[in-house]
Amino acid sequence: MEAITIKDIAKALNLSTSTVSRALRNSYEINPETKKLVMEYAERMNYRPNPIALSLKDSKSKSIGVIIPEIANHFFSQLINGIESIAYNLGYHVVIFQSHDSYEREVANTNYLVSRKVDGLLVSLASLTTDLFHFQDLMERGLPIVFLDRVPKEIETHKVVADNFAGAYEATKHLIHSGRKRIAHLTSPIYLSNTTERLAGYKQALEDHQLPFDESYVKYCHYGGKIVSENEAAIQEMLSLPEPPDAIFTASDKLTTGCMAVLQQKKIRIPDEIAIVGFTNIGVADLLNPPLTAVVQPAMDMGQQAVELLIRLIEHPQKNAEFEIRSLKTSLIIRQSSGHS
Amino acid sequence: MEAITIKDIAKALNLSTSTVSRALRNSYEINPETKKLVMEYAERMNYRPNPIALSLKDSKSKSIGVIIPEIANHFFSQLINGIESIAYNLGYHVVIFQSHDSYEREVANTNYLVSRKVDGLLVSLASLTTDLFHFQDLMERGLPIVFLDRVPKEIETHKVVADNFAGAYEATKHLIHSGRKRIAHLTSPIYLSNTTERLAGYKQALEDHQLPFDESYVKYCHYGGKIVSENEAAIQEMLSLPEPPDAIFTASDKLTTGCMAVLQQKKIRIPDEIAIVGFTNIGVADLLNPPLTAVVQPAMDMGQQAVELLIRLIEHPQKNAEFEIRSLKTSLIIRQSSGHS
DNA sequence: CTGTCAACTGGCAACGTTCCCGATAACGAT
DNA sequence: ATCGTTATCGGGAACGTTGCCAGTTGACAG
Repeated sequence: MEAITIKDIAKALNLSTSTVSRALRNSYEINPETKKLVMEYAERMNYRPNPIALSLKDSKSKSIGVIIPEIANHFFSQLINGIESIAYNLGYHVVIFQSHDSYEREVANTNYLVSRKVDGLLVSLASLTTDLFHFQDLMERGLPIVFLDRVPKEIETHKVVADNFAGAYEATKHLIHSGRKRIAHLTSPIYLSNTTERLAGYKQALEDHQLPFDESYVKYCHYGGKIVSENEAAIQEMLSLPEPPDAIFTASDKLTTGCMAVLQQKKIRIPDEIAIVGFTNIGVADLLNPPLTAVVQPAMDMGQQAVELLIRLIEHPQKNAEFEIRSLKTSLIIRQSSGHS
Repeated sequence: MEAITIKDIAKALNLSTSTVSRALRNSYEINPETKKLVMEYAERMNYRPNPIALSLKDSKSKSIGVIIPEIANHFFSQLINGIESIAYNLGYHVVIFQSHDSYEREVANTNYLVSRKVDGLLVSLASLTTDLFHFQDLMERGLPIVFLDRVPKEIETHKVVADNFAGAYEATKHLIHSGRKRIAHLTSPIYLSNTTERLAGYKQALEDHQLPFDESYVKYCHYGGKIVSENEAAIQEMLSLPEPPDAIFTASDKLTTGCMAVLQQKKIRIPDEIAIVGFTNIGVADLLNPPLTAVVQPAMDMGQQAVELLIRLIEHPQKNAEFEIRSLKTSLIIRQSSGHS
């Protein structure tokens, strides 16, 4: 653990730490011979600058913090892969934290990352977060933040999202074209940006095809499908309606698989009795029973674009705030669960 | 970004930094009134100690590094959840890195984490790692490391693994009892501990049931199923055998789904023509077509036990090395893909 | 009235690095 | 010979924190 420092080099070579420091950074005001001497010695001793000392000095860390709801989720893990690939190339390290959709943990993670002097933050909001002060405060204090996927309306900064409206519109339209008349929508808490956008796309598609919008066909799951009983209850309510739905458009990974599980358990045939289209990135959609029709988000791409924006923000602090909102196209992959014929 | 420091408090209260420091740490040698004064002021100004300064001073960081092959994998993401839950409670932070099964990235991640002064390392080896010097060196220099899941034989430290032998044995036995005679094994690179243990369990089960072991029924996929063509090729080879297998025991998440995809594409019926048992933790095994019989690892538990061992190692440095190897029971969940009748 | 001992508190160094400011020498120019 | 310039290097402070060593009181025993 006795890492070699600049001081050790200075002592060994009978130089001052300043000289060594400058030699290593290839400063013009150092004798080429001295430079070579220092560099070779450093190389030989496998010298590595201590990032902690640098962070302390410059309040910078060449690392960015990522706060997402959870890792065990296809969409988010693909997001991370996108983030890492770019950040790595640009010399930044990525520190990942899960909020587990809890407001408290989101705040705690944020504080920790800030105290660790990350140079910027990439955030996808916890589903239970309504108070945004912890982010607003940070932004005012000058910390670059970029939101992705689950973004707040109230905060002005770069944002990267999927085109939720179009995705939902297309999914709903597809169900309508497949002959479904009573299309339900199983979704996340209403205060997530995703939720409202997808809901809007769903509504618009109904309207454009002269189908009535029925509020009782829309169910919001606070825990996004993670609590099985909540899922079950929501679906049960739908099924108990005088006119139960003949299709369900589900709004996330967990909600989709949760929904399929419940239907399967109730021996309801997909798509014969109820068709399903999911807004999901699960990798095994092909292998499901039946294969799942899904709106797929360009997760990797979203991650990449978000880091690019963030790093740009870090390295060229915005003077006159001109923020971008990038909306990336989703794609509908049609398989059998939607009962296309 | 102008965080308040101990110095600011000292200045504001006309005290020295030492006094403030001790007051905050509730030292006995500080006047209770001074203490209260300092503490209240600190509270009011929302003082947070700078962890970077502390790390620089003590070469400690109250954080542990995790290096795993990849996040987008059910088994590993559950592992992380286990790790986080415990570490968080014990006051440690978790920094996650993916090796993407590349030796170079594993080394790079290791170096970074070490330079960031993590207090210990939790590692699941990259599938392409054969040289272990980077870990051995660190251990000799006193850094606590605990391996889990994919562990090296050559290094003596705590290790947490699933009981791969028993799991594989049970899976194979189950296939045999279901009437299968020609059971193939699709697995990872041979130099992973997992691979050899599972292979051994598979062999033993065959032997105990008077079935011949045929080397051509065993296929090693270097990239663990991530390269589809490799997968396809391996399976194609099996199918082209004079006596193609009537069952396949697959050794990992990706291998299992990859295998199912190939069979499906080739219109080979599961389990009628070929039965499948996977060694996997995918959450949607129930929803697959057909529902997948699987050996499930107690991933969460493995993660938890591994951190516990690591933190114990960090806080009570071992004098006379007494290392544990914990082997956790797997469970076979029988569904339809194995064609049990 | 002096010495001793608590009870507090301050000063300073250290962790590893960079940067500002000087210092020194050589050397040509005046 | 004096001066300015250039090239090369060292000293010290600073980032935030802790811990060691001193120092300053005041009280109290002798």
